Amino acid sequence: MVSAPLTSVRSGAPTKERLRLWIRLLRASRLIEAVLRERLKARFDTTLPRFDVLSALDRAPEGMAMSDISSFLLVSNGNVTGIVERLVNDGMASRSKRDGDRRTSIVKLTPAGKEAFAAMAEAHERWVDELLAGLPEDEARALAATLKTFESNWEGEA
Amino acid sequence: MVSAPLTSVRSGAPTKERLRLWIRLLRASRLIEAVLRERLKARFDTTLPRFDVLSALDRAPEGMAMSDISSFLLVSNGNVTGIVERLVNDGMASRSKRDGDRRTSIVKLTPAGKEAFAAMAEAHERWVDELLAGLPEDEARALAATLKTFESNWEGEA
DNA sequence: GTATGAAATTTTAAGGTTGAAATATAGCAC
DNA sequence: GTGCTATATTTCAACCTTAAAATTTCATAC
Repeated sequence: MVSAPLTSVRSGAPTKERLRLWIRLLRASRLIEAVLRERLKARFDTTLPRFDVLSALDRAPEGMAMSDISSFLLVSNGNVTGIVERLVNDGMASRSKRDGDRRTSIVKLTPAGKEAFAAMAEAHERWVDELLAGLPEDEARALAATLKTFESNWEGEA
Repeated sequence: MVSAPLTSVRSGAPTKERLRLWIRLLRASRLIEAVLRERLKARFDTTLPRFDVLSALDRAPEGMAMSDISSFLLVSNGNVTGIVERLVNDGMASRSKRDGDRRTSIVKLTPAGKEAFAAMAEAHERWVDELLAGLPEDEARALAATLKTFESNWEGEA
């Protein structure tokens, strides 16, 4: 191993290094998001938030409560209300009350929603694959592992 | 070197690996952004987009055109119009016309804006440092390098 | 069963965001 | 100088987003 630089004896990287990392992480996310948003609009006439909600619902055949959706997607409750409303209007999702608790809405994909999402998901996966094509396998793997560690460290803390 | 896995002879990681990487990148960004947004609101009564614009202006003592700001921050032109307007109303920034081209607005920080930003930037840097504290220095460095490569590969392509 | 408090969701106000249309200025061909 | 095209910005409609207040329903203590 290499000896620690004189400028820092505390744990981890010096401050500037972490700030730089955060800025690059943010810029990379925004670049990718911008491309995905544009293509979802152009080819499927939809938005990234709607895609995200469809994606969450697709993993839950029995449906999800509104609050499950918002916590899974890391967005606010009120936010989900509007997006789901538009998905329901578009015939992509359905809402129903859970037996025994009239507070809870259960949101599910409709057959049309499942079908539409399948097509989007296939394209989305291809686009991401293409956008990240420049990353060598080992770097991709290392990055993913680091980010996973990061996220589990922060579970529930934000 | 390790021999290539049978499932992929093409460059880089297999599809699923990249998709997973993207999802983790996005979730990490959102988690960090949520914390920063909340703290900026609580301690400085401001927002992340305003902080971003102040940050861009702070690097350009001679001021920036609206379009410079939007391309630097990777957001749309119309977006910047509104944010700058609020910053001007708050006394943080000033707008003037450039000699010889009445189309171009030059936006600068006011002394109050400079001062306010200095305090925010100091806190922001501390917060980021704290949020990323779990990352060992070598991983932070490697990650930053990977992301930098990624961004330069995509210059102007989005 | 009544009050009290907790839980799930919606509503509201303010702001952020985009893409496209509109406006205004500049520069150039002629 | 007139007209054409490009550039810089703003405006607009639609949507996304949050935090906080309001609403509805449930659960529990009494």
